[in-house]
Amino acid sequence: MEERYNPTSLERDAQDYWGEQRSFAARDNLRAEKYYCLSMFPYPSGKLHMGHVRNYSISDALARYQRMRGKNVLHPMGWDAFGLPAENAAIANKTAPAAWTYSNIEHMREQLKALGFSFDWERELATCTPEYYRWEQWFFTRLYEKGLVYKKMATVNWDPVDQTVLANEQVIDGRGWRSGELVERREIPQWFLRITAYAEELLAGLDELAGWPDAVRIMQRNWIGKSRGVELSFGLESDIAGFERIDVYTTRPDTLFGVTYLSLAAEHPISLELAKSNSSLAEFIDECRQNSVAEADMAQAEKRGIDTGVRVTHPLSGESVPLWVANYVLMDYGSGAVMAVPAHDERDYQFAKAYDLPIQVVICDEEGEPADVSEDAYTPHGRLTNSGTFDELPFEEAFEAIAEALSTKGFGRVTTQFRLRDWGVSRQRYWGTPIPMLNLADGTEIPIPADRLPSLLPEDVVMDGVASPIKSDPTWKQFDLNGTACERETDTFDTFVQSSWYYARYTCPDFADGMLDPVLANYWLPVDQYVGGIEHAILHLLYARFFHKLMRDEGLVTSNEPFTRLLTQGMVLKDGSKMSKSKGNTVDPQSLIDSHGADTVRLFSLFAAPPDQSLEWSEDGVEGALRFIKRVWRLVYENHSHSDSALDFKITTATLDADSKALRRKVHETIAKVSDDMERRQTFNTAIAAVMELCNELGRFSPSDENAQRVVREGISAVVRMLVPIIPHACHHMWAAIGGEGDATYAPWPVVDEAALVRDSLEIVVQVNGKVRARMQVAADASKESLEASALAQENAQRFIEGNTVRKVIVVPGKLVNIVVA
RNA sequence: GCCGGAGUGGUGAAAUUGGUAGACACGUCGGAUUCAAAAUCCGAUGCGGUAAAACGCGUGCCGGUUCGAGUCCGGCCUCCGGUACCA
Repeated sequence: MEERYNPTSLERDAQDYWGEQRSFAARDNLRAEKYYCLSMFPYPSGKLHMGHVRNYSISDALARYQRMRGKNVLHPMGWDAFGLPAENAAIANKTAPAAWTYSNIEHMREQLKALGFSFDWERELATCTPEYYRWEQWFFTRLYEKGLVYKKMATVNWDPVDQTVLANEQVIDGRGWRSGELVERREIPQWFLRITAYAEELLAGLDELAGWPDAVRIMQRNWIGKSRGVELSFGLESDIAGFERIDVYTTRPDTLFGVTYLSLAAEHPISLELAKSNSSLAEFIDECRQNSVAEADMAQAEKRGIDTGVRVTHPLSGESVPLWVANYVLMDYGSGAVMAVPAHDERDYQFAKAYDLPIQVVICDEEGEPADVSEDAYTPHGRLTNSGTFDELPFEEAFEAIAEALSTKGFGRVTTQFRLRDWGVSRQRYWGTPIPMLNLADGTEIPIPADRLPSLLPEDVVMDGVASPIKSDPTWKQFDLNGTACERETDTFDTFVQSSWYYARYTCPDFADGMLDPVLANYWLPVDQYVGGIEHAILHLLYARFFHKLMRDEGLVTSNEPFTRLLTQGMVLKDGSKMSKSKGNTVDPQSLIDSHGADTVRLFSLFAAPPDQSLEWSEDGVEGALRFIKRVWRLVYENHSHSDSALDFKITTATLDADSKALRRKVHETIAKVSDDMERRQTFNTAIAAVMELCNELGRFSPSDENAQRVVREGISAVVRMLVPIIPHACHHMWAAIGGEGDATYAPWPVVDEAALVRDSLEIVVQVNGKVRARMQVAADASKESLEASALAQENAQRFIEGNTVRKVIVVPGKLVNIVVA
């Protein structure tokens, strides 16, 4: 062991050793206890950023911890390689997206290796390779056969200048990011996966995901949005284009008598029909075409509408109410029409106020009076009023009675609805998995036969910034199906399709006979621990859960859920805002590795904040991390001796003096805390703080004899092993220096000696009326009565008791005594 | 807008089940070492108050429950994530 801590050379040595030994190769040994630790794979954008470093420092700490616990660990890495940025870079740099992507992968792989992450590189995969996406294509054709795939019209952002579909991100203030032209909504045919068929199971499954953060489960539950309501119809007073009635859905049938108008979506067939003979309506619908497709924009846009002049009949009261078209009603949601109850719905209230529509109160407040809606809508439940024979009924009874009345008249029924919509997977882009479908001359489509897969994406292309190369190439789409000429689909899959099953492919990345090797997939799956950004709480994690169930129903896996435990890491901030290129506040991990070493970067990113919260970048904090490693290094250097054993210290506990005994208690308390922090709590920041405390005590301690010196050696051995998951390079060398045998990667995690934890006395706080007034040292087994007596006897406690009466005394053993006086 | 999360010293944070607020670290100040500096080591460090104590105040804001609230409940404010074509 060198006296000087020199990260550059020692980290290279350790990495060379791991590479030669294949230290991180997962074994397909079906009898071993497995631990599958997965971090979300990166998009190969070019360079690693701090978010990646944080993500993989966390999963690496967990993977390495479990190896030391004796598990057969799978910790793979790969590339989410399809996506929009490659096309943009290709246009800007005049290179093909494939070439750009592969060269980024090369560079980022080297960066990950330089950080010493214990990935099993023998299982690396990239989603843009035919070996990967061919199985995705095959799976899609299977889903098609099962009726889980269908085609329908759906809205996209259309740039009228570039003649291209834009992602929501490419629309800035309603204009195309390149053309600057106002973007239009346009309806085009697209492929959908029937995720709604699994809505019930995706919802129910959340209850069993005990290893997921509550926040994620709640968000998914709300996203799926199961509700019980009533589907009912209002009669049109005159027949329009064959429509006699308008269907709406409501979760508040109790407010039915408060309906003062109906609103239709601009794209509703009735709206379009009426517009033919109503030029101001036609103009309004045209304006609505410039509304953003994004939900956040729509929900915050000014609510506008127009009276169609047509009237509809209330199904129970028989009253006639006006029919409006409004920009806040979504065609993709429910039936594209809503009943408006301004008195008891916030949005309808604002709309009614803006257009001077009547507001009819039908719910009573807590006092039993008709609710006051002079300022605001009244949305809580309450007894009914102004509702004919339903007056006085509370919510539940009113719900059932009104549903029953509608059902009797044939105007409605109770239904369950989901907010979740089917997953549109078509993208009008080049750099993605070609959708494996064929368009026939008669306008129908069929899947590409399995023996003709993969449908290969050409990689040597030129991007002109307008059309996708496979759309503009006249030959690519031509396909000969047993002598019948037909055309390939030129749309590609949403990149979320690739990221929905990559975790399963890691179990058998080279399997050529199918999507998954059933034996290996079912040995390794489900993933024991998944680690990734909180921004994926809904879409990615829901789609992956959906795909897992699809694969199960295809007979590929046997488990119901893909990820047993989930850790959602927070973002990396600098000066209070997210690190990003556009803000110019990025820190390059590479230059930090070069100047301070990988261990320092890893230590800082685990120590500076708990993993699920945002992490504030600090240059000084990085220096502090380096300083700590140097301190540990020196502590080990000053105490090491190759002749010692790193696991057997031969301490005679009976003859230890008080200080050595206290130090040994500290060692074992720390092992207990760090083990709990690593495994149950997953709070690496507090684990590291505890090791720092122990190091401070070990450094201060001067052993009085050889027996006491052994306690120090025991402590140092524990420190080195507890730090292996955090700073593996330094520990690789320190482990050898203290006489550790073999690869520190597989050194046994230290074990707590329960006997060392025993205390004979402890400090108890004495409070008077909840304020700390004294502290006392008491025997660990002191009775409640004796604690109370000694507390009352404390001089400073007496000062606050004097002149008052003791009302009661609360004794919390091991913690405090609270004397309540008045 | 809606759904979810966060807010604690000068800074990052800790307090695990309602029980000592501020562990650990950074920074700052003082000291040791040094010709000097860097590095390293030792000490102090929530704010007010005191010679030192005592003591008072203090976990975004307002209110509540409790012997006791950073933690639980109600109402706000600010920031962050998601909002279905960024990944």
